[in-house]
Amino acid sequence: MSLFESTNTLFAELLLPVPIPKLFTYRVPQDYNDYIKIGQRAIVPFGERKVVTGVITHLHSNPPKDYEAKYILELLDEERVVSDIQFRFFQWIADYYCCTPGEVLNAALPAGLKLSSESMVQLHPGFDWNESNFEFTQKEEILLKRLAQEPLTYTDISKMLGIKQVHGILKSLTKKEAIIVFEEIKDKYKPKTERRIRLSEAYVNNKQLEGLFELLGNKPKQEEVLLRYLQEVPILQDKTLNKQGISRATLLQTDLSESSLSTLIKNNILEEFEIHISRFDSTTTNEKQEIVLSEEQLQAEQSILTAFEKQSTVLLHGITGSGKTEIYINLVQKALADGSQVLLLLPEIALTTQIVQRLKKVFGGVMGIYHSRFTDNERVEVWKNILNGTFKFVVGVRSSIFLPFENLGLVIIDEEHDSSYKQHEPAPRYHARDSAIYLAQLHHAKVLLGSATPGIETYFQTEQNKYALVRLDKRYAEAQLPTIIISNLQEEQQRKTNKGEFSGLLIRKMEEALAAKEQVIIFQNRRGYSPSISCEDCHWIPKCVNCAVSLTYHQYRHALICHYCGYKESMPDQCPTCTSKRIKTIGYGTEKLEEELNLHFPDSTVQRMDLDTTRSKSSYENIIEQFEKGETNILVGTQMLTKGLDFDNVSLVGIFNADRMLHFPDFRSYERAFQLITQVSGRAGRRKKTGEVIIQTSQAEHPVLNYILNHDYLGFYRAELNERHQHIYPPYSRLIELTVKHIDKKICRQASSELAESIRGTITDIQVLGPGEPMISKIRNQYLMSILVKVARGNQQLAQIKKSIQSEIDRLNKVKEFRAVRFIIDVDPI
DNA sequence: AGCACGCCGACT
DNA sequence: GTCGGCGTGCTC
Repeated sequence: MSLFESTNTLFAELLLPVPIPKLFTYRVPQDYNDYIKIGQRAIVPFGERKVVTGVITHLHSNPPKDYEAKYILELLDEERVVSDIQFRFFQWIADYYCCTPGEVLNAALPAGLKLSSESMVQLHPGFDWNESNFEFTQKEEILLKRLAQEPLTYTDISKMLGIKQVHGILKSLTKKEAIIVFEEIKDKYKPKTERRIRLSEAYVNNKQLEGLFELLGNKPKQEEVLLRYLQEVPILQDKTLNKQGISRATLLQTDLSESSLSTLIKNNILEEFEIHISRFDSTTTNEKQEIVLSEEQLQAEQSILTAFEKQSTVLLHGITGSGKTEIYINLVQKALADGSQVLLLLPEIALTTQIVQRLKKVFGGVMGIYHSRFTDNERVEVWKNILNGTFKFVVGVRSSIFLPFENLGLVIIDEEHDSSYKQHEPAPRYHARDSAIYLAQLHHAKVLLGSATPGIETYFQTEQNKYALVRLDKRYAEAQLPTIIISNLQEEQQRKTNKGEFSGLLIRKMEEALAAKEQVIIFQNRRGYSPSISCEDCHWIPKCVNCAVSLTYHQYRHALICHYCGYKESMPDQCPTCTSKRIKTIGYGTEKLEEELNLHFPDSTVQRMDLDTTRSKSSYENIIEQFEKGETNILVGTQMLTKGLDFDNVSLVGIFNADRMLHFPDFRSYERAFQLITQVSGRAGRRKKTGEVIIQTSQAEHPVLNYILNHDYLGFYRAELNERHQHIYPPYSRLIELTVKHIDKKICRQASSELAESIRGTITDIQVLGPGEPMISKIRNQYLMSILVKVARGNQQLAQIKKSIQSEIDRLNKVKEFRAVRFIIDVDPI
C-alpha cells in the first residue's frame, strides 16, 4: 500500500542529470500513485520540447506555489534503481568536489539508463516541392533535398550547411510548412535477444510426431529440418526440453533450408520465440582455482584481516611482482562468503589485461566488469545484474564507484597512486580512491589500498594511524628485483660512445638481450613522432591555431596534430615564413623511437603501444598478445606499459629519457617520476632471471634517480615529505585549483584577478597563489588563468571555504562583463 | 548544459 | 533589407 491516499494528487521531486543546483517538482499521474517509489527513474518534459530522465528523490502532496508543475510522462522502473546510500554518496561528491548533484547523477548513470530526447527535423508530411507556394533560398533548398532522404538532427544541419545558428532557417521553413520538428528518444537500453525455435505444443508427443512425418513424407527439406531439431533437442527422451527449444542460429548452422524452416513455422509445426540473453559470456568456469599463497603472502593477508578488526582502511605496500593479486583474490572470496558485495577498482588500461582474465577464471559468473570500452547496453546490463544480485563482485574503473551496490563489504583499490582515478573533465572532478573510501564508510565496508609506489598522501595517512600499513617486501616465486643502471647521456656524448639519442650502453644491452632471445621494453612518455618541428633557417615552429602549444608531428599520418584540441594540419614541405626546405624534428616521441629502433635492430620486430596504436577496440589486446607470444621482440610505449602487465621473458627495460619527467614544473613531478620509473622497471625480469633497467638521463646524480636505483621507497618518501612540508603542499595542505576561462584574454585576466582578490578579502586562514598563466595558457580558443588555494592540514573550515569560494564565483558571474566567464573548481587537483 | 528569444553588425 | 552572430534568461 502507498503511504498516500490513492486519490490524492502526488508531487515528486526529481534529480535531473543537468548542472542546475536544484530539484524539479513534477505532478504524478494518479495511475501511478500506488506504484511510484523513491529511487525510480521517470521521464519528464524539460523545457519547451525536450524530455529527460530523472530520478525520484522525494514524494509529497504539496503543490508548488510559484508555478504549475508538469506531469511525469512515464515511470521507467518497477523497483528503485538508485538507493538511499547512493543519494547520500552523490550529495557528498557534489559537496566535496564543488559540483551539482545533477552532474554527479549524469556521471553515475550509464547513458542507456538516461534516455533523453533530441530534436529531429523532417520534411512536413504534406509538403510537395512542386506545389509549394513559397520561394526557397539556396540553403533551404539544399536542406530540403537532404531531408527528403532522412530526418536530421540540429547538429547534422549545422554541419551540413556550415552555419552555427540553425534556428533562423528552421523557423523560416516551419513557417513555409516545409518541415516539422519532432523529438526522438535516444539511447534507450535494448536487451539483447535471441530468436529460438521449438516444436509447437500440439506435436509434442510421439504419436503426433509420427503423423507429422507421414505428412511431410514428400517434403524432404522440411523433414530434414525437423529431424535436425529432434536430434539437437531430444524431446523424445525428455519432453520438457522442448520449452527451451534451440537458437535459430544454431539450428541453421548446418546448411539447412531457411525457407523450409519458415514454412514449418508458417504451418504452425514449429514456432519461433524470443528470449532475452546476457551480453556477457556466462560460462561459469568456476574451475575452483586453487590459489596457493606464499608464506609472505599468507602473512600479509593475515595482517590485513587483523588490521581490519580495528581500522577500516589498510594500505598494502607490496613491491612490483610481489603477488598482490593473489591476496586480493583470497580476500574477495572471504568477503563473498560473508554475503557481501565487493568492488575492485583498477586503473583504466589495466582492465583489458591479464589480471581481469585471471579473476574471471576464479570468480566466473558472479563477477562483473565495468569498463569505459563497454557499450552503453553492456553497462546497463552490469547495473541491472548488480541490482538483481547476479553480480556480487565488480572489477571496474573509476566510474564503477557509482554502481548500485547494496551491501559492499570490501573495496579494493589497486594501484592506489594512479592518477587516472581522478576525473579531470568534466564535473564531477572526483577522485575515485577518496570517494570510494567515503562510499565504504556508508556501507560500513573495509578498504584495501594496494600499490608498489603508494602516493605520498596515502603513505602519510598510515603514519598518522588513519590507515593501517601492511608490507610485502619479497617478490613472488623467488624472483629478484631488477638491477637499475643509470646511463649518463651527456657523458657518452662527450666520449662519443652514444648512437644518436641512444646511449651506447643501452644499445649494447639491447643487443645482448635480443641475442639471448629475450624481450625488451623501451619506455618514452610521449606519443607522436616528435613533440614539435622547426625551420632550421628561421626557427619557425608551427603552433596550434586554437591552443597555446606547438604541434606534434605524427609521421604515419604525415600531419601536425594538437594533443589538446585535436587540430590537424598537413606537414609542410617548406617553411611557410622563409620557404626553406630544411625542416627538422625536435625531440623524440614513441613513433620516432620505433623508427630508429627498426634501423638499429633490423632483425628484430618492433611494436609500438600508445594512444595512437591502441585506438581501435582490439588493437591493445593484439599488441599484448603478440608480445606475450614472443612475436614482438621490442615493445616501445608510453605509460600504458606501466599498468598491470606481466611478461615472463622481458629481461631489459629502457627508460629513454628520464629528464623530462623530473623537470616537469609541478610539485608532484618527483613523485610521478618515481612511480612511473619504478612501475616500468617492475616489468623487467620475473621468475628465473634478474632483469635490468637502463635509465637514460643527463642528470645521473639526481636524488630521485638514486632512490629508484636503490629501490628505496621509504627514503624517497621521507625526502619528498620534507619537501612538501617546506612548501606546505599536500599532505600538509589541501589544494583547490580554480581555473578561469574566457575567449577574451583581457577579460579572463581581469576576472581571475578579481576572483583572487575577493577570495583573499573574504576568506581567512588560507593561502591564495596567483592568478597566474598556466603552462598551457590557451586551449580551444579559450584563455586560461589559474588560482591555487591552499588550505592548511587540519583546518576544520574546509567545507565552509569551498562554499565561500563558490559564492564569490557566483557573485562574479553576475557581473555583466564576467557573465560569460567560466570558473572551474578542482578540489584535490592532480 | 541545452535551448529559445531578441538585439545588432556586414553582406546581397 | 536579411542572414547569422552572440548575449541573456530559463528550465518544475
